[in-house]
Amino acid sequence: MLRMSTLFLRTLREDPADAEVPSHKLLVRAGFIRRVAPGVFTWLPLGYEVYRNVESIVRNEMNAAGFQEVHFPALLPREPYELTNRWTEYGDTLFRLQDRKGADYLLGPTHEEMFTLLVKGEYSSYKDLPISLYQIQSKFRDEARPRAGILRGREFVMKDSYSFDIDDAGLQVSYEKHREAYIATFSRLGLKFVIVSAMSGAMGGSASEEFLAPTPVGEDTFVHCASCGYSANVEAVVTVAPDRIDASNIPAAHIEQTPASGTIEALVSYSNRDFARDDRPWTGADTLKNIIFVVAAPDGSESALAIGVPGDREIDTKRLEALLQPSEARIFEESDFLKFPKLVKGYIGPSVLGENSISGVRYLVDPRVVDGTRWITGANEAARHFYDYVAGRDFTADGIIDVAEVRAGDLCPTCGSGFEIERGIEIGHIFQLGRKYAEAVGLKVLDENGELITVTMGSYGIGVSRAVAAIAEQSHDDKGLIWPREVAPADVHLIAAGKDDAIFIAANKLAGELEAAGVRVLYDDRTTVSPGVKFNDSELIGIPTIVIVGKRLAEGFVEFKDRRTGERQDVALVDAVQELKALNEN
RNA sequence: CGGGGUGUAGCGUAGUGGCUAGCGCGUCUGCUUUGGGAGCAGAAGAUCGCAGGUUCGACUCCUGUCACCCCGACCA
Repeated sequence: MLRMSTLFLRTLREDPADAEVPSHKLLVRAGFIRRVAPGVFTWLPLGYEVYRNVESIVRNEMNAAGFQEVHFPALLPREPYELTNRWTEYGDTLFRLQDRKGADYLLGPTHEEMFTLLVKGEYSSYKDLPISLYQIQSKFRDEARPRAGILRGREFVMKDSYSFDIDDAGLQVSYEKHREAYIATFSRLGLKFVIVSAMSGAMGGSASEEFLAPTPVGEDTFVHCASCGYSANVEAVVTVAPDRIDASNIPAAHIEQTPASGTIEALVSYSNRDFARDDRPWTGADTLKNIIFVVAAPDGSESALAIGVPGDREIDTKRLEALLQPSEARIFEESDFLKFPKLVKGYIGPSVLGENSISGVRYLVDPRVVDGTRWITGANEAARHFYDYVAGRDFTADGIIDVAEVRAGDLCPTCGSGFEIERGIEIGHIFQLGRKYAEAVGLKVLDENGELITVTMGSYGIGVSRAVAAIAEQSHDDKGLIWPREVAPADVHLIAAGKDDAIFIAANKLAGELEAAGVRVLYDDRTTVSPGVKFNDSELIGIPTIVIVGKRLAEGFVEFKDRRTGERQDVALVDAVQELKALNEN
């Protein structure tokens, strides 16, 4: 039993100045967490209670799925991360340190290498597989910008699992098992979530899905189709390419003077005035905008890449980076243009783009640029544009690249209706890693023919500490937190409201009986604060059921209040234990 | 790393060169109070982020520096 009179707790009446999002404000105000350093937090007793509940649900579901728990150190030597090149590739995000001898260490940001090496050290036969191992561990990432309290810290707790299989079919099975376990876990945590297809990101590999908890403060943007249920991270959305168009009736391409056409808007309004089309007005979507990037490969080599998108859309750099991984892209600067005299900034057009063109710059276009589409696009001379420049007839790109910004109303690749755009917190991520890490560390086993085969892996993460914040984010009101029963710091928040000895005697007795009945109780036994303070604290803390022993005690009643709905009802004191026990069993 | 902002008591804040740095919350003492963050009386608590400079005088102006927050680029 937690007693408020002695509990290490100080609730705050005002929001902390450095908090922006509701979960951060409320977790601090309710005395669940305190900041120690940017992105680094201490769990206070109530917060730690919630954290442990979340952790034990996660552990419980992992065990139920047949995965086995191990525990690696957070402090790791450099060498394993050299094998996979991540000592370098992780860059500044890695917390590095040295021991007294000057040997390099790191604080683990994730543990693929360690798990892979562990299995390599113990197992060497196909008969040992499949196996899935997991740990619940603090991870350290020196994020460029930690934010939103515990939602994105530099030290955070993650449950990470890894599956080891001898072939792709096995990996598929392991992946599905984790997927099921994740669904069970997040459901029990009381989180609303969607599963979206995702890019595999820096980890390499193929199939990948994210579990996102929808909330306005989420850092991930995803699309959702209300009619067929398709969901995808914006990075992974597949743009629907229109059908090819018969271009035989389109006039021949011609170059026109287009003064003051530095922006798409100016170009469109100018075009409608002086070069109106026969059927309808020109729009930004009729212009083909060509943006040049410098793509830097991990080995440092650079190359130019031209991307053509409809003029009414920007290039989504997140989508671009995701596609180019592990290379990085930056937009052309003045100094880059000097190296490519054929490229006239602001008037770049397909006629000088492409691997076989005079510029030699690789040219990729948006999927909407199908054969027969008719464009206004740069003529590679200042203040000049091509009109009726038709894809497939007047130019051909080197390929397709799907990196234009995604918008609400864009077409769902599955059913063709318009989809919506929402934000979510990434609470879990599962993906089929494949053999990347197994190859890097040499994890092979003998198959039934006595041949060495490389193991194939899956990798699966749950942000455990983040889940606490995600729950808070999804479940609160203007008065405070509202915890789902299974993660709440207690089942019942018992308040002794009044000053009569009789009230405290009855409340003490009830608290004891509840505890004996296995109901977790937070008992506000403070004699020095007024009932109003206790009520406000109980709403801020967010335990699902509030029981008040107060003015109706004389008639033999206590009051039950549901934190979420605010509903109150009087219950006979003699029935209280039984009823509260029953609440727990639902 | 780019852009913006802020550093004053445990928390939230006021203070445009001039007296002893002010207020609310919280804390402590005493009395009163107990169904919606109580009242009265008193008290403790601040090297005004740090360093340097200008000035008779700096929380206030200048320079530098550090830290933190927010928006972007990157991630459970």
